[in-house]
Amino acid sequence: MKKRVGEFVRRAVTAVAAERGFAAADLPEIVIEQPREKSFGDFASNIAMQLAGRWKTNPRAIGEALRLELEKEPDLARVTVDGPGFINMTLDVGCWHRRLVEIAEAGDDFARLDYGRGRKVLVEFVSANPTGPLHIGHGRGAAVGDVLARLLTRAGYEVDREYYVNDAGNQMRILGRSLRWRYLELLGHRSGPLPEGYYQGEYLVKLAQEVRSAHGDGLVPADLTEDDDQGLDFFTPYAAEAILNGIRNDLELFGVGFEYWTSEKEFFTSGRVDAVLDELREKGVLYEQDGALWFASSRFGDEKDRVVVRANGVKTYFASDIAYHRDKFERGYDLLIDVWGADHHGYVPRLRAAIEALGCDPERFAVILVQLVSLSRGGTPVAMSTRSGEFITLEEVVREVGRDAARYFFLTRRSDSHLEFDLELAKAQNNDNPVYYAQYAHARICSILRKAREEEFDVHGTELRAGCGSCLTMPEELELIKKLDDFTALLESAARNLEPHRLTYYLDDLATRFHSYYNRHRVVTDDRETSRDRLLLVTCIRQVINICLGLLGVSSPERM
RNA sequence: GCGCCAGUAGCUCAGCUGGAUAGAGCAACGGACUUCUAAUCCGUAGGCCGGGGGUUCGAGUCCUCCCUGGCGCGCCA
Repeated sequence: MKKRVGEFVRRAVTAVAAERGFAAADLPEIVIEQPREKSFGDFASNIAMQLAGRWKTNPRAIGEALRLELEKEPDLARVTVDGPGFINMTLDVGCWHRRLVEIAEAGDDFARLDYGRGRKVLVEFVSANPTGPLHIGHGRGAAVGDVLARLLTRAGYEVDREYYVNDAGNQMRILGRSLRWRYLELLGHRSGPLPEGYYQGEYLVKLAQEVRSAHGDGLVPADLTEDDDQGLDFFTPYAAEAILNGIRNDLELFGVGFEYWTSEKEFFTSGRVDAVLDELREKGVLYEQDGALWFASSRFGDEKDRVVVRANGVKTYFASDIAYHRDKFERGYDLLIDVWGADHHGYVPRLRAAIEALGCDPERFAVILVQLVSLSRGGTPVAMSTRSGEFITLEEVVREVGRDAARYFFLTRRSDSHLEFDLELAKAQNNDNPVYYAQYAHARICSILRKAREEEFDVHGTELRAGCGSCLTMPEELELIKKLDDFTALLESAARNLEPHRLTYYLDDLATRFHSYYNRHRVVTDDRETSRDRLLLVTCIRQVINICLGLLGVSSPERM
C-alpha cells in the first residue's frame, strides 16, 4: 500500500513540477511513512518540505498545490497539509477491505518479495572451531544466521548457508594431543592436571573411552613425550571428526542446516592459499620484513599491516581466510554475509582490505557482529568459562527450554547488543514468557476456526472469499488490516538492514493487537455477514503469524 | 594510548538507515472468565533519550568534544 501511495505522490509531484517549469529529473526520492499519530491519517509524505529548498518556495504552498493534485485520486479519501508541510493522506476504507481479500487470496505466498531479485547470497555462520561442543553463544549466531537466511530467501534472494570448518593450524594439533593425553590417562600413563593450553572439557574423556574400546590399548607407546607428534595422525582427525559430528547433531536439534561445509585445510592443501598470495604479490601489496611476509592492509584502511606468512614459514589464519573469501566471490555470489562473534570486530578492516586489494567489491561484503550471551537462571548469573571446560552447551539449552523458546529468545535483541538469556524464563509455561504469546495467538485463531466449522462456516472455501470485508469498520479492525499490509514493508526493511530481530517485534505487535481484539469482540456471532468478514480477518492474521513464525524457525501450534 | 560497539522509564530493551506529542515487556497498583482457550485483556503510574556544542524547517537518530561500560589492538585462531 505504501508503494501505491508513493505512486500517487509521484504523479502529483510530476504534475506540479511540470506546471511550474521544474525538471522532473532531479526530484528527490519520495518517502512515504506511517505517522505515529493516527489522527493524521494512514500515510504521510515530507516531499513538500524537501522540495521547498530546491524550489525556493514555502513548503506549505507546495503542499497545497500537491493536495489539489492528490485529491483527484479516487482511492484517497482525505488529504491535508499539516504542521510545517507534511501531506497527510487517508485511504478510502474500501482499499483496505480489498487489500484484506488480496492477502487472503495470496495465502502462504503473501509477502514473498522480489526485493532481492534473485541475487545470490552466501550466509556464513557458526563456523565454530571443531575443538569442542557448541555453547550458547554459538547458538545465538546460529539463530541469527539461519533466520537471516530464511528472511532473505523470502525477500527474493537465492540463499546458501555455509559453515567454515577451521580444521587447520595449531589448535588442531593441540586438540589431537589433548585426546591422546586423555587416552593415555585412561591407560594409567598420565595423571594430574592437563598441560597448559590443552582442551579440558569432559567430552574428550568420553571420546578417549570410545577410542580405547574401538582401537584397544596399543595406539601409542607409554613413554611418549608431550612434544612428540606420534599418533597425532590418528588422534587429530579422529577428534575433529567426532566433534564436528556432534556439532552437526546439535545444529540439527536446533533446526539449523547448511548447504555447504567448507574445510579450511583444503584451502592449504589445494594450493589456493598460495595462489591468492601470488595474486596479491602481483598487485604489489605484499612485502617482506623481519623474515615474515606482510600484506599492506593499511593502504586499504586497516590500522596496520598484517602478516600472512610467519618467519617460520607457516601461513597465518588470515592468509587462508583471504583465499576463502576470494573463493566465495569466485563462486558467483552477489553478496557475502559473515556472522561473527563481536569479539572479532577488529578483524573486519583487514579482511575488507584484502577483498578490496583483490579487486572485489567490498560493498558486497557484510559482517554481522553478534554480541555475547550471558546466561542466568531465575535472575542469578550462571558462570561460564571456556577455559575450565565448564560451559553450558547449546544442546543442554535446547533440551531444557526447547527449540522454539531458544530460537525466539536469541532474536529478541539486536544482534550487536548484549543478550541476557534466562533459562527459567525461557521455559516458563506462563505469561512471563514472550515465546508463547504469538504461538498462543495462533492457537486461539485455530480454535476460532474450529468453532466456525461447528457453526458450518466453510472456512477454507469460497464462503470467506465471498465476504468483501465491508463489515470491518471498527478502528481496531482497520488497524489490524493495516498491520497485516505492513508486513511486506517490514520484511523488506529487515532484509535491507540485515536485521532479523525485527520479526519478533513485528510478531509481538501483531499478536498484541489480535489478543486485544479477541477480548473485545466475538468473531463468530449471530450475524452471518459480520462473522464471515471477521473470519476473513482472523484467517489472514493466522496466515501472517504462521509465515512469521516460520521465518523464525518456530512452530505454529494449533492448540496449546 | 588508539580503534570499534553501546549508554533511552526502577529493570530488560525497541525506535523502520532525519520527521509531528519518544514506545513495549517486566516489576508496582486497580479491574475483567456463564463466551471462539485468562499462556489473554483493560486501566493507572513511570523520561534532561549519558553530558556540552554544532548541522536545518525538524535530531534519540548525523558531525564534534568530554563522561561511563564492554570488546579489540599477536609472526594466535
